[in-house]
Amino acid sequence: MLSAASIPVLSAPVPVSIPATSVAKPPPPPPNTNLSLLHLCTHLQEATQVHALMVKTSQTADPYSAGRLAEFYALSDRGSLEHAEKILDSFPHHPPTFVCNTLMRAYSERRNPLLSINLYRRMLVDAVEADRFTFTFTLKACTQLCALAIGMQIHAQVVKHGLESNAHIRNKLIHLYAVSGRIRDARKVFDGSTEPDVVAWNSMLQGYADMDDGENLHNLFDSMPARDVVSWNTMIAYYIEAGEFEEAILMFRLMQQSSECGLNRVTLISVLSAVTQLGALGQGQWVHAYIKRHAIELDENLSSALINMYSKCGCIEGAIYSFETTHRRSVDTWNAMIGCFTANGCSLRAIDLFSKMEASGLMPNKITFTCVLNACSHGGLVDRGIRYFEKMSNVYGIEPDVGHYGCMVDLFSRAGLFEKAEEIIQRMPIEPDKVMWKAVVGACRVNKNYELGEKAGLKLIEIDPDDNAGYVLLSNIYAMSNNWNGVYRVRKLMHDRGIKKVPGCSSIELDGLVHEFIAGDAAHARKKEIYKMLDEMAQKLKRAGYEPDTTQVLLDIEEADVKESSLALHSEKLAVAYGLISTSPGATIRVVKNLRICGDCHSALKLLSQIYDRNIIVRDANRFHHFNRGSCSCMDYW
DNA sequence: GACTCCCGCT
Repeated sequence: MLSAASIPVLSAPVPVSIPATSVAKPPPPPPNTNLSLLHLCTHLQEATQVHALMVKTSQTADPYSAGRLAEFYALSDRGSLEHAEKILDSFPHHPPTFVCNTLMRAYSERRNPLLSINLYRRMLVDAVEADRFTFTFTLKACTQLCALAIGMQIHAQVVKHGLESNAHIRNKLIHLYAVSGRIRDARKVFDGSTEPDVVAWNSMLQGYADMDDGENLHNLFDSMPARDVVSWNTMIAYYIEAGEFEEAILMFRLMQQSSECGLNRVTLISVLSAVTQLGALGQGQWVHAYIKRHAIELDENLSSALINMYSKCGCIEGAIYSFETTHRRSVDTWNAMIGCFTANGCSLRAIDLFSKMEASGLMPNKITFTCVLNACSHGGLVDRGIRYFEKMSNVYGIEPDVGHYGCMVDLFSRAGLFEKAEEIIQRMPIEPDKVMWKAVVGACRVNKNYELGEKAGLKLIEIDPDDNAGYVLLSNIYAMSNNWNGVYRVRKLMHDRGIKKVPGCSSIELDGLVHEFIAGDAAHARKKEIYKMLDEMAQKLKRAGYEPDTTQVLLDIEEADVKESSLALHSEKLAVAYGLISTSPGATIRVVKNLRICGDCHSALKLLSQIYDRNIIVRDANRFHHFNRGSCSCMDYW
């Protein structure tokens, strides 16, 4: 629709002023009214009117004007790729280079690099002169396609045109070689440049980071004459990718101390990701405070990262606050918040928020339903789960994927409805994955269905023989049914195949430092106090009527011999003991465990939350347990 | 007349 103000302008073109007198030297090009009008257009229809005007005056035959028009159509948010292509087609024999370049750029931006390459081919056929922009755009397309062979041909063309020293082209070549795993070729281009700019350095950094070559990465980073925000972000992302989250945060600290450059949204999102995986709430809150202090607007990405951080730190209030202070909410924002309620055991709130999302008119996606269905299975809401599963395809036209079927299998298995679970597995059109079998084994263990548990455990090992989880779970099933022969067979199988059980590890963050404990750990500087505290805990637990659940020890393949004493030294208990001696009375204790919490620790922590009057929040591999006044938010349903 | 490098996850 045209706005009222713009109608008279368009219907009565402003006269073009033409110099009254002719001069000896060629006159400068007249200011082009139509082209200026183009950029005032707020809608596509307005632009097509200007376009029509230009056709009428044959202006579109002029390469420059056609170029600007193509640029507007192809790249502005008011444009249309189809219209831009029509401009290209209006030059059937020899389209202007600029028009070709602009379209290639647009194709790349819209993630359609194949069209870029095709257009470049057409330029070759039509003998359209390529320039430095042509090569940057085609190289970008090659990079997106990982088309190394074509990229090398273009590299040859670049040399032929004498454009090897062009910074943009050179950087694109480095990037292409780096992401194609040809780091030595990337280095050759890099070393061949007289004065590589920071983008060239960064592209090399990225190459080494992708190759997981920490040594060269560090050498390069240290020898950089100047580092910008991208350089630092690349290093931080490298550590996150490598799972070295503390190093990532350390890098972030160094970045701030160096004051070489400021940080940006990418930095914040990366750091939040590291903090999230560590479960280090204090550092996450620091990032949030930074965002507020610098009045950085929460866009949908940053807010999702923030909500996710609070969620994974078990801090529901923080997540809600972040959600509510986000002005532009996307599906991801809603998903993050619904997922937070789900993971923290607030199934009904998750479902309630989903209803609000529906009411807001936003379309839920696959992930939304994964979160909602998960809420139903964790909350034991079988009927609702079935309803949402049906609604997903019937109302929203979303085909269930393996994850959704997994939620349903989980939903039925947890509720002990194993026939229903098996029915789904048999009838679904996708092969069951290992997540699904893990859910089945877990539920079989809780509901003591040893027969199906064994079958599922064997499936698990068959699907992924390298994953230790299958062996551990199967052995647990055997141990619970007193099938010691089975336990022995699994243990031998693990040994023969060189599979190692991942040791349980719990961490707790205090004053910006993350302390890690493994079972029976004696490495901590304050180990004497910690063990004294453990003794006290054990005594108080006993007085409160707690009985160590030694069946849990039998399940633990590698520690079957030490029984009761080994239970008392489980990593989560150590972390809690350290939390108790290091924080003030009443303070919440937050622990992150890499595996699922053990059943004995679960009962012990319930009592301890009462004995010491503390909120104890444990994030395990699957979900959260908020222990408070003797009970847990999971309602023992996990 | 314009362009290149970094994030996010079930």
